[in-house]
Amino acid sequence: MAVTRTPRDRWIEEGLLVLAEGGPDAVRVEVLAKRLGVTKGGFYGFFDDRETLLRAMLDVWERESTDEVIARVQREGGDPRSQIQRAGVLTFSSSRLLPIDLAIRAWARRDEVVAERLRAVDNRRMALLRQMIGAFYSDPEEIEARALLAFCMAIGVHFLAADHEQRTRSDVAQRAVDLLFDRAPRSAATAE
Amino acid sequence: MAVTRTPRDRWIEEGLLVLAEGGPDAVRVEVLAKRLGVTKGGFYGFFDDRETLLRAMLDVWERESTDEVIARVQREGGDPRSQIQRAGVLTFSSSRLLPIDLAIRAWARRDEVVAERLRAVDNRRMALLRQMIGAFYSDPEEIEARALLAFCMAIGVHFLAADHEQRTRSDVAQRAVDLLFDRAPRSAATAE
DNA sequence: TTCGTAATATACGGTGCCGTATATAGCTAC
DNA sequence: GTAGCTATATACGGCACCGTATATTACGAA
Repeated sequence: MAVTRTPRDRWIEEGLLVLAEGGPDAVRVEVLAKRLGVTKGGFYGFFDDRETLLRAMLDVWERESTDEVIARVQREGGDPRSQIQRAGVLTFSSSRLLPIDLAIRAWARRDEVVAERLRAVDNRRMALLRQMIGAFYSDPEEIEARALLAFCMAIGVHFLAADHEQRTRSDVAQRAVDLLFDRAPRSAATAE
Repeated sequence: MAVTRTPRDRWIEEGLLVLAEGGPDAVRVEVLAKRLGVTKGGFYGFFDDRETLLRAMLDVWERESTDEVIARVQREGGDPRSQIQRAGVLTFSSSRLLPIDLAIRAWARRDEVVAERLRAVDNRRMALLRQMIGAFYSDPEEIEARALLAFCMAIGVHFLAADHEQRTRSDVAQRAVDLLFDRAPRSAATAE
């Protein structure tokens, strides 16, 4: 039995990279092959066609974005609040997952199947967010509204190109988070 | 002199439509021609190449998103507060401009030139937003933070797929806006 | 009506990508 | 070592799109 030089996972991995860089239309079998330093010869042993790869990429993204984040957070322990906080960091500060996530959001706007899968993932995240915010607020409507604001903020900043005059984006964002959770205007980042 | 059946503007217009539907990679000369019911024969009389069309599309989008919104708002008059509010509505509730805007945001993440043009547009919008929010708050840092939250919210909701259990997205969003501007939890939509 | 010309159609060669068919080469088990 | 298997390379036909070159057509002027 000959050895597998470029296993299925490598194709998926490279596909996710290209997706993040150039969107779904940039994910081309022959492009991936060239990036991997092989020809597309082996590709069709693992995947029926390009569409199959795209679906497999979504599978991996979904698993990494939900189960793996949750598993890792639970493994590392801590109180519920800090666990949920860590889940947010793992999702929205990951230099690996974030660009993929944003690309998939744009993709979902023009592909119903992708939209459906994003909805499943976002619903799980939203549930975590609700839980976290529920630790500070009691009115369910208020919890939902703050969760929406927080989620929109986490996504929106990456699609927003505006400057903030003399301030930096991260300063303004920090202040926005403080507002969002009724904290004092951050002299020291009220550790909680 | 023969008459122009498909003038430059029609190509740009159709290009913007396709951009909104399928992203920049979907904007193909021959595709536009087919949609317009002509061949690409005339296209190269107006544009050097596909890149030139894309730039022209951005020109039109930029003008419509800024100058034309501002001109129209000023023409229709009213107090400054309602003028700025109307600018927001024209921009973020336009079934024409909004999908184009969102497509360009996604595009900007992978094209530096597009990002630069979006930055110019977003900065003008941010200036309006600051002005509006400045009518209610005095601390410049707070104004900036609330403006960022509001802008992120306006964009983010369209890239977010989560549901809200028994509530509707627009109810939650309304409540979020109320929170954002310290209003009472909306019994009747406090006209302002 | 006819002519000139501009707008568009048609035709072309080139490229990049798809998916398939076939050849090659390198493990592995014997 | 060698036979057999399998991952990959190579080769192929097809399609969609690019940009160019050339033919056609229809308007508007004379």
